[in-house]
Amino acid sequence: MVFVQTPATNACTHGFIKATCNDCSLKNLCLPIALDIKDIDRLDKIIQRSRAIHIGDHLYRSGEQFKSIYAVRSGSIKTYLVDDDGVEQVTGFFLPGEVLGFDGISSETHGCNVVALETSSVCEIPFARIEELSLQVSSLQHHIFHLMSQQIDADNKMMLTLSKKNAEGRIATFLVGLSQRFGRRNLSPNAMRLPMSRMDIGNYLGLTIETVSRTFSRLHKENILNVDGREVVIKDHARLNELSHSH
Amino acid sequence: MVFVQTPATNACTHGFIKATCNDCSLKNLCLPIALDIKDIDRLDKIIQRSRAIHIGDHLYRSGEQFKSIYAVRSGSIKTYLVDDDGVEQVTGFFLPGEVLGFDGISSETHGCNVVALETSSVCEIPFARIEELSLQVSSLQHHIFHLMSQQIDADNKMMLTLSKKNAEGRIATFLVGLSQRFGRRNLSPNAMRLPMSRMDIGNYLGLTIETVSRTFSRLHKENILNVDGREVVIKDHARLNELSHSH
DNA sequence: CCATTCGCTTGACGCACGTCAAGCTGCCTG
DNA sequence: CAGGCAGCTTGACGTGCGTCAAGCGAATGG
Repeated sequence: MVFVQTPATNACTHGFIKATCNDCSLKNLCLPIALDIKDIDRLDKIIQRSRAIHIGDHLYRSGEQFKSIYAVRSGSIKTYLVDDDGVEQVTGFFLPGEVLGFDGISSETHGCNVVALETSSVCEIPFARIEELSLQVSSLQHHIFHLMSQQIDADNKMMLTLSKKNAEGRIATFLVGLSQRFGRRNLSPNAMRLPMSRMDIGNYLGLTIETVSRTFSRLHKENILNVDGREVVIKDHARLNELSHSH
Repeated sequence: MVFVQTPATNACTHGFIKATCNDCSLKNLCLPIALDIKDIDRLDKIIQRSRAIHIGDHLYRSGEQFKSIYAVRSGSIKTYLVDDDGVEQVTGFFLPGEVLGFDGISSETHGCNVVALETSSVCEIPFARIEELSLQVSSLQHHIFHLMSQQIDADNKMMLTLSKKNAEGRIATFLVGLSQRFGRRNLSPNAMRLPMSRMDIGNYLGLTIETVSRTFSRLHKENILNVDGREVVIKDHARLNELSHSH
């Protein structure tokens, strides 16, 4: 995305990071291809170097004033919203190279909560500055539209998953999606360490923790996965893909 | 929205409509408050006067090239996506003054299908022109961000509904939301004619048609609603609100 | 005009997943 | 090292909603 500035490998070493977007190993994921070097430099200037955040730390909370969007540089991030009566819904997981925070532009106030699943670092960009720069750099404006549209598409797909698929289909869809995102970062799409707990997965997918656990166990027994706690190896992508359409 | 041009009352009389955004009875819903008259005129110029569309007509289909976004002027519109294996998911209903079509900016190709639930008319705006004009009119750019963010917020709420609520909670949430949207248009928030079938409601909410029907009947028996086919009267808003949080 | 279809309702039944409960492992702390 | 807790797994059981089926009223069409 627009906002990644530094190789993920040295992102957590200290609070403030000097590297530029141009140096960042994630730039192909999060930088608009169309943006030329001159414009990347202008972008660099408005990015606020953010501190590393630790597991359980909130980037922002529902009700706080909307100010910035964030690109994940390293680690992983969870977004969730809380209903009037305290019911929580995990609305997404964000991995390095992905951008979050597009909720709440409309109300000037964040509608969801954002918390680190592990020690992570992010690039923060004040949205007001993005808007200014977007007026001058059309490819940046287009890129923001692009990112928001991607979020909408992803949310719509999630609605289908929640509305139409059974437990097996939801878990399979979730794993296939994660696998693709790992692949995009040039990590193995087969062997993954899940950054989130069973509880988070269940909450996200509208299932109880027990059903998540049982489904993982079943997929393991059927030799589609190897599961050892948060370590997951996909042994049969074809079968998993089939299952992701079940029910 | 940005694109509404004409009073809903005379929107369906013939194919092309002359009125401007300024004349439109819906402009307070869909025009950015901040946009001044001069800019509204510039906006008017890029809006393509769209023909009325009839029940079952598609505005666009999944796979077609992304070109425009649309504001509903009169009638009502349904969006839905179709999975690889033909499973359909209704992803939203759009009423006069609401804007749709933000899917597919990212892939240049529409990801969902859009169909009229009744005779309707829309304002079509070529997105490329919006992007151009947005570079010059910052309030317009902000407004597009605003609209897309609203869509993301709505989708996230929908995920919570699908993931956490039982049949009664989903139906109640759905009705409360519709009621608010009717109210915003200065229609009665109590007496509504639903533009969509039980089938559409069920598909949208992840329920079967039978469960939708049974739930309506139960709410009727409990004197929370009057239901007669698509005519719904909300008799007890407080109870309906409570129920919208159930499970 | 009858026949057909469509949209909806209602009932009987079964199953997938939630609930409740027990236990296991690994980690933290004193 | 013991004790406690958090995260996860597994089993037994119950239930909300899906499935199947029948029927009804209104719209459509030959």
